[in-house]
This record gives sequence, C-alpha cells and structure tokens, in this order.
Amino acid sequence: MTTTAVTWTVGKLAESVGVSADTIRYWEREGLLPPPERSPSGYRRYGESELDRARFVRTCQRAGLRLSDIADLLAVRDTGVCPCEPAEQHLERRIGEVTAEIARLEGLRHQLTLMLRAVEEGDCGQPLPENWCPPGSATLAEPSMCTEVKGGECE
Amino acid sequence: MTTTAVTWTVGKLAESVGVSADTIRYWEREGLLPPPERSPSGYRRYGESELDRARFVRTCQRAGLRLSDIADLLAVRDTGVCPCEPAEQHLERRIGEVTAEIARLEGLRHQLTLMLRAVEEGDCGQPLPENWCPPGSATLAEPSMCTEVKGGECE
DNA sequence: CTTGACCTTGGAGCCGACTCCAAGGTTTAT
DNA sequence: ATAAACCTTGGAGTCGGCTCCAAGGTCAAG
Repeated sequence: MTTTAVTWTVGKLAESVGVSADTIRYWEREGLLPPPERSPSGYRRYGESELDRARFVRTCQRAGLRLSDIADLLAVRDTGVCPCEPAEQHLERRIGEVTAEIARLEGLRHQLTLMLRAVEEGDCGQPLPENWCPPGSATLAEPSMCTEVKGGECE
Repeated sequence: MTTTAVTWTVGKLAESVGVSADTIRYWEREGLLPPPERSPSGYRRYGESELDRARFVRTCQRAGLRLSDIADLLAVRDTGVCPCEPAEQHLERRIGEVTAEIARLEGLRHQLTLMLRAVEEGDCGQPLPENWCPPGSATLAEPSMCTEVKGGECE
C-alpha cells in the first residue's frame, strides 16, 4: 500500500540480525519464528515484522534469556500486548542468576589467585590441592627446591 | 608393609571424593584415573593413591579447570614432578577467563537493570529491545499507560 | 536363606543452541 | 552460458560432563 513490501531471504535476514541462516531456520523449527511466506520457488521470504521479531529474539538472547523464556515473551507479545510483566519476572530472575554467578566467580577468582600465588612461590601443596604434588615423590625432583609439605614437593 | 592396605569400592571412593560412582567410572573411561585393581569378583578396588588422585581431579574441577586441563596436570604429576608450571599456565588462563566473565556479567547485569527499570516504569521500548512491544499495536492495550515509542506501547 | 544394597558392562540419553551434511534446485553476476 | 553463491530438506553431529539403563553377579545383615 504505502511502499512495496521489502523482503529478505534467510541469509539476508540472518545477516541483519547477526546470526547464521541455520540459526534462523532453527528458531523457526523451535517455534520462535512463524513459518514465513515462500517465494514461488520455495525460498523463505521475510518482511519488516519478521526482522523485528528476530531482532527481539536476538536482543533477549543477549540479555541471557533462554529460548524458552523468549518464547514466553513472544507468546504474550503476539497477543498484541507488551510482554512487560513476564519480562519483568524473567529479568528479575535473570538478574538474580547473574548476581549469584558474579559472586561465585569472584570467590573462584580469589581461590585461583591464592593457588597461583602459592604455586609461584614454590609453596605448592599449601592452598587448595593439598595433593597438588604427586604423593611420596620426594626422591624424584630436586628436594632442595621444595618446601616440604605432606609428602609432596615442588620445583 | 607398614599397615594393611585399605581399599575402597567405587561407591566408597566416590563418596569420599564427593561425586557419584558413575562419575568415577567416567573419569576412568576418560583416562583421568588408571584402570584400578580388581577384587576376585571383578569389583574395582582403590587405595590411598587413587583417592588422592580423584581428590586432585575434584579440586582442580572446583577451580573450574576442564577435564582435559586436569589430564594435562595429571600427566605431569605422573612423572613424579609437581605440575607447577603447567598448573601456573592453566591457572593464569583460567583467572583471565574468570575475570573476563565477571566483567561480561557485570555489563549484562547493568543492561538487565536498565531494562527492568524501564519495564517497571512502563517506559518499555526505550533501553534495549526497541522492539520490545509488538509493532503497530497501539490500539490493543491501554494507550494511556504507555509512553509512545516507535509504534510500541506498554501496560 | 533371603532381602536389599552394592557391583559389573556397553551403550544410550541429556542439556542448549546450534552447526554441518548431502543432494538437489535457484538466482545472480560476469 | 556458466559459474558462484545462494536456497531447500531432514537428520545427524557437536560440545562437556555426566546420568541412567538393563540384565546380570556379589556381598553383608538378620
């Protein structure tokens, strides 16, 4: 009506969205994207609304939502209503997950740093792996270079 | 010689290490644990050194190392030498990964928080998903509650 | 002696999100 | 006119680290 409808092939759509054509087809199979129109020869043809939808998926995905979550949001969105409420829940859950993961990783980094420091100081066996060094190997490496710890030693 | 060798079955070893018996057998299949001695009836029998080794694996794993990394460390450890140097490299790499991941997650959390705030304020469409609301749906929800953004709206 | 909890094996299934394949048909560029 | 670069399909494979299964053998308690 207003302008001639622009269409894209899978490859073009994929490119616009920043994923592979295979991924677009995968999303379709998974029900995130509806079966698109086809050209006479059977090629998928996408318009603005599909582009929009695919970008929505991609955006949500960047936010770390799972495809199943995104499907939820799309289902609401498809009623013509903004999926604000479920989105709010998903976002809150996701923020909780991310916060927990950050905390976990910070703890882990701390441990790793301790381990690394100990290993660098040749004081291995001390921090986490109390069995870092092979057991009863006191005669195989240079004993002088190792602080003696529970049957282990270090270079 | 000194004391009668204590032995464990897979289940007991697994319990001591804090994993399942299936996991122990999996580690064996993957070459992380050598084929153990067997009882006359074919049961796996483990001694102190296997316990030690399995705990080493578990400890490394808690540090976020992949089984293939741990296999590296074990290979060195099996020469009788402390796997300090490769361990150092793995730890450094891992610390880098963890740091990058923390940064990524903090950025993500920031985005998520912005999105959530916008959604809560009914200002959806603003931050990330500019296509958060269904396109051209201005007539389907209550227009009054929505800040008008590019053809979208909110509850 | 029986019950139940262990053990054995090889192999299949799971999670999520792709990714790749073969064997064709189509479109576009030169 | 022809070659390159797309498109189609269903189905299998990938990653890591398990987890579960069936169908049987073994062992400890009561």
